[in-house]
Amino acid sequence: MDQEIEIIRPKAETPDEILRIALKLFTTKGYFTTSLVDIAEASGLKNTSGIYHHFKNKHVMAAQLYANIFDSLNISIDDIRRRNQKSSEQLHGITDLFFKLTDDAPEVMQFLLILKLNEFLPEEKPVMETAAFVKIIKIIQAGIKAGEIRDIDPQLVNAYFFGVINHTLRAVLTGDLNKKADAYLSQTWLAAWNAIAKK
Amino acid sequence: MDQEIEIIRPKAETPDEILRIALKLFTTKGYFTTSLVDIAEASGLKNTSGIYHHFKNKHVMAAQLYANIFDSLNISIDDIRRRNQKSSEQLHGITDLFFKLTDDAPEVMQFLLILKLNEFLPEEKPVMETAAFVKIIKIIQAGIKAGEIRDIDPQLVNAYFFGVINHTLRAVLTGDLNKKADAYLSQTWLAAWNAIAKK
DNA sequence: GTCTATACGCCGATAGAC
DNA sequence: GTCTATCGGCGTATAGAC
Repeated sequence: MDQEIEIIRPKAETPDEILRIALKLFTTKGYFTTSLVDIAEASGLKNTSGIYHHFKNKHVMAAQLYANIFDSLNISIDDIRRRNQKSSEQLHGITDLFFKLTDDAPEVMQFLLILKLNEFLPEEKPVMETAAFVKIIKIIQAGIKAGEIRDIDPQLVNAYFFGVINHTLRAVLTGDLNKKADAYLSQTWLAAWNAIAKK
Repeated sequence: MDQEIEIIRPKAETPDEILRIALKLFTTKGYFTTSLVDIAEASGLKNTSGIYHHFKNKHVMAAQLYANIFDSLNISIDDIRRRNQKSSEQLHGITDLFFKLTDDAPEVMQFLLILKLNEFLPEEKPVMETAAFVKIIKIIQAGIKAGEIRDIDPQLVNAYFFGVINHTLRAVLTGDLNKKADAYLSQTWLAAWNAIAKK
């Protein structure tokens, strides 16, 4: 049986690992304040050259992170829509996902909620035009049609619902709220849903 | 003979005007993607040298904007607290202020809501520790004590209330909502207040 | 595919004439 | 206090040895 050898200072050899490290730095320090030297060092490399073997340039790294994160979010939302019928259930599923991501992959939620993406990825679609978020608006429209959700501008519904959800998660990510996101899940879901539910 | 072309752009001669232009650029393009050359050009100057006569460096410009904006917000909140007794009235006053600022001084709200301040002003207090926002938490605590607001973590109340308010204003600022903020004021206040009011 | 070394451009910042 | 001119440094990116 082959035994896996633990390396004490693990080199980030695969592109995926380097990308993960870059995401971490982008979300904590910011894109522009993170140099390729920072990424190289954090990856256990002595230079930036190694990075250029995997990625054409710094900007491409960010674009790949953008694609990965929004693609996987899109897939998750497809999955949630398939498994649930009612808009309320689908939104609940998305809420669960966001809270889980905040605890398990905070960098991903930082990327989605806090980074000013159009500053360093001006050519990418604004968040609300991505497939994932277009589907969220569709869920809201269906909920309005079905009489579950108040009949107001879907974008306004979105602002109320995800205003509550995202601002809470943001507070967890910044430390203003000091428990795990999961501790606030049920009451926050209720607050968000009540803000948009037809009484 | 070449025709003399009148340059329309008025010269920004006072420090305040230059600072206003810098704010505009920082909020639209981003701090790091705005060069001093950009600021100089937008101010009708031929070089960056003129800017250095008024400000020690680029960073100081941002720091001054930070100070101005949070100071004046703090003063406004003092004023609102003085004029109103109940927490609900005080929060309503702050809501009015935020909506008004969004329509009348969108750069200021962009600065407050959208910019990632700690990326280029790491030495300044995080938003929630500024005098203005500490006072908002105090208002919330008073509202809980008075029985107006649900008895949960004040930071959570803050997340629910300003989640609704800020996310709505953010949508106005990005164009996802296409009317003036004022058009959404009354219903958004209700949604935000209902999310935290004791029933 | 990781290293050394280096090129190169942009931008922040300064000096000094007027 | 605005201009011309220029400097220095950082950060991205490349060339080429091993």
